[in-house]
Amino acid sequence: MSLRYALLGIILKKPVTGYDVVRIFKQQMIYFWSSTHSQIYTELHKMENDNLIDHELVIQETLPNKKVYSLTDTGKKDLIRWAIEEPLKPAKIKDNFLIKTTIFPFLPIVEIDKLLDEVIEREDKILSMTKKWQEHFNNQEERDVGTILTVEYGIRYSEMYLEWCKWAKQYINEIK
Amino acid sequence: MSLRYALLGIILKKPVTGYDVVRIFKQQMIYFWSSTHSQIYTELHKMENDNLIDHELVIQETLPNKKVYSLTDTGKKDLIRWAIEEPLKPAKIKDNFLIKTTIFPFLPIVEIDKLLDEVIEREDKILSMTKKWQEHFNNQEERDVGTILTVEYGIRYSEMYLEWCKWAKQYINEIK
DNA sequence: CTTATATATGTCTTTTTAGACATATGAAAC
DNA sequence: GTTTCATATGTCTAAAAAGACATATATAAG
Repeated sequence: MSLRYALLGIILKKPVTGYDVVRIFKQQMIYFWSSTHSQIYTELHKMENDNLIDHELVIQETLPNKKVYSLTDTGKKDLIRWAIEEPLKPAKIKDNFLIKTTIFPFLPIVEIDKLLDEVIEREDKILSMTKKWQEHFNNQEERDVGTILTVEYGIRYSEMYLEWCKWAKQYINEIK
Repeated sequence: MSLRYALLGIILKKPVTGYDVVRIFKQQMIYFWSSTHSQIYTELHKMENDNLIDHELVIQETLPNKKVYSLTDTGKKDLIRWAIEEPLKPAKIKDNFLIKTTIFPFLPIVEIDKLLDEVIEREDKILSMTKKWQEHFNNQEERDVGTILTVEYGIRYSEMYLEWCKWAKQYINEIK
């Protein structure tokens, strides 16, 4: 149910197409909410059905037509209500690498190092992409406070993850 | 599908009841995988059906009978195979507080402070519980390396979260 | 005495989610 | 010329998950 409020939050800032919503979501929200384009398109339909958003069809000559979504008054009110009234829930995480970590004592050291190196490489990439995005974002005239906060979160999360990986690697190799 | 390998990892270390699996899961894996007791019981049935685990029924006089699960050879092989061969996937997160963060500019400052304080209180509790568990765990004779690594992860995650919250609070109040 | 917590195990229904399948054009790279 | 990437929007099915409902006893706390 929270996904719809993530999407409302995106559309609130400026009217955008479903395609834009997907793009913005993947760039800015992937650090703290996971979803796919199929779910986002479906959710947009439901939101329109619930009168939280509406769209204006923009006919394009060369490229496919597009729907530009905006919040309705109901949508805006519901978003603010949700943010203030809806109870906070602890984050839900699904991290299959950390499950593997729990059985490290039963794996050959070579495989452990391979897993850790793979994760370090992956997180390094994510971190540098996030930093690039932050830099790009900082060079804009109008900087949205929500984005400043969540991008910083994304960077801190990746940095924590990387530091833990490096600590784990050292720890594993010390105890041999 | 990864849940079953989390559960196999728990049972691998020593034979336990479904009830124990739930308890151990909530204490040790909640930092990186979310699930409920209903899903865990259901998954245990499926795993037994797939011949990854089997159980011995222990009749108790006063308390209800219990099923003590162990890994089969198939289960053990499949767990190790999964850990080494199954591709790593980036963590999936669902954090409804961070969605609220994205629309902070549209909320009254009082509400923002309230939200941040609530999260700080919650994370403080989680962190101190995790630290208590780590301390208790460190006083045991046989310390499992998998647990050492993941508990450390849990602590670092909560610490990162708390530091970000405090930074966010200061940032918000600086820009007024 | 009554309530809460721990032990112990499940089912059922609805919602959410993942991931494959599906289509169509423009532009750029090779 | 052909492949790949970006634009643009969806459907469908199966699996996973959430959360309510369900039962029963022991023990400890108030």
